[in-house]
Amino acid sequence: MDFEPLGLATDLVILTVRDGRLQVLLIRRGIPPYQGRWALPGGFVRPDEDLETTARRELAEETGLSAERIHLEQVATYGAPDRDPRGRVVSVAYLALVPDLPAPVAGSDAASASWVDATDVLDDSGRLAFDHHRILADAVERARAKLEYSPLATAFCPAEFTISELRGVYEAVWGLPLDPRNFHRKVTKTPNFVAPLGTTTTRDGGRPAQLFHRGTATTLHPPMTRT
Amino acid sequence: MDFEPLGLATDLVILTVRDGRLQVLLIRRGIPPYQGRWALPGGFVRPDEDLETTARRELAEETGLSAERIHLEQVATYGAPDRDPRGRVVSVAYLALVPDLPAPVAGSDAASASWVDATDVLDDSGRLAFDHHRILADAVERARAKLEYSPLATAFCPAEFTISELRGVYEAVWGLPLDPRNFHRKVTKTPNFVAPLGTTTTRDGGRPAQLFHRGTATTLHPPMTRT
DNA sequence: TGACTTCTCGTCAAGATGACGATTAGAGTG
DNA sequence: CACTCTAATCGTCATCTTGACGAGAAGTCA
Repeated sequence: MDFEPLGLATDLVILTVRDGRLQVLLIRRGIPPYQGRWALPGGFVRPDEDLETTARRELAEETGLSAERIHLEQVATYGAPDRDPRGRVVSVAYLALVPDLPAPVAGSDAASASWVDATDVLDDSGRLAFDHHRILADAVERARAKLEYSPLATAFCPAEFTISELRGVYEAVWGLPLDPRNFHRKVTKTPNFVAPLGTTTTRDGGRPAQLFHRGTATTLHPPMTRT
Repeated sequence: MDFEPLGLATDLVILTVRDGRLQVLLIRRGIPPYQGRWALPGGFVRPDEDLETTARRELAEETGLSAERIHLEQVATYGAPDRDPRGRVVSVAYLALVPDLPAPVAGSDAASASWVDATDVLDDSGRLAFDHHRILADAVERARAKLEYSPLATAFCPAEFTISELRGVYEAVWGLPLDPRNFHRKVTKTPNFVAPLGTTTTRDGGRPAQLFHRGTATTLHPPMTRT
């Protein structure tokens, strides 16, 4: 079987919540095309390598994290014939959600990598190389939608978190404030969304807050409402 | 730039609702590999052809429909190195929803194509070639989920339809009965889900039913519940 | 001690849901 | 034509969920 010349790559939309804002990991491209421009981290799929394996490898390279526990999901595939000036390159986009990292992007081999406010990038459709603006927009929209009906927000949190830290994730991703009391009610009354640890922390100031970890639920019924 | 040898294909999950059941269009493979087995229709992406263009072309070839009005969306991409014995073939799966066709699969060039009950196929994980069982399962799950929060069900209906025909779509896709009165209330009270035409039909028997067409809504708030 | 912050529980009206009764308007039949 | 059958459509009602917001609890900080 002979095939047309074709490149297969994965691009990663790595999101985190820092300082109450949704941020995305971008790299500055060191080589043409789009040299010097910001882009999503990514790379070519190796022969005999599964797509998700490629994505996890890239994720580990960029974040320095052993990427096993990280939430990673496929978003979509982009294959417009002219999307890469080097030739036909089809890219499978993955969305990764990571907690606020203790070490800021250690071990990255990219020319320079940094966290950037996602909304800033989304507001400027010309900032990113290739069709990465579109990919980012699709991935962020996926994340926003999944917060509604899945416990995905916990993927942004460390293993132990408070209800208000979880609320901060929703507020950052959705970009709107939520009522702390109603949020607390919703989260704690949805079966298996979160599980209490019995311990408390005062790291958020104010009255000590209970610590929770992820529950076993996979979907939220009824969903969290984006109002 | 030189690339590893690699094939790029699209596979189509074409769904319809006939006789109150969710059905999928399958072809019987005329050539190896998996000769004689059932498979999803699909084909290789041509040079300089966009992924969705390929999918629409295949859709038109299989159904004989000018595929412009047909709902078509990308589901996921499958790229396990050993998923095709001919070599590395990455496949982008698309989901197409078509109304109950007047002409049954006219103009198909496949060896033989036919509508098969989706639940039957899903119950037998060895029926389909390649990883097509997995692709079908993912696509059907996507369709089931989207019925909850989008007006997608109208894509299974002709331009004009009654509320009970729409309910039939939900019941077929979800595989469970819905209360006709509550469904009627929900559909007609959700703004812009459907718009009345003012005319009626008796094609469903019983009291004449109002005819509706699609509304302008893109999401359902709150979603339709799968109970 | 007192101010301040945040957590957590409560209340209440409005809206949505699920269960189901009842009526309506046609087709089919003797 | 009356009678039956089917399905569409409207209504009722208890229950659940939401959104808005009051109020107390339990820490830290000066």
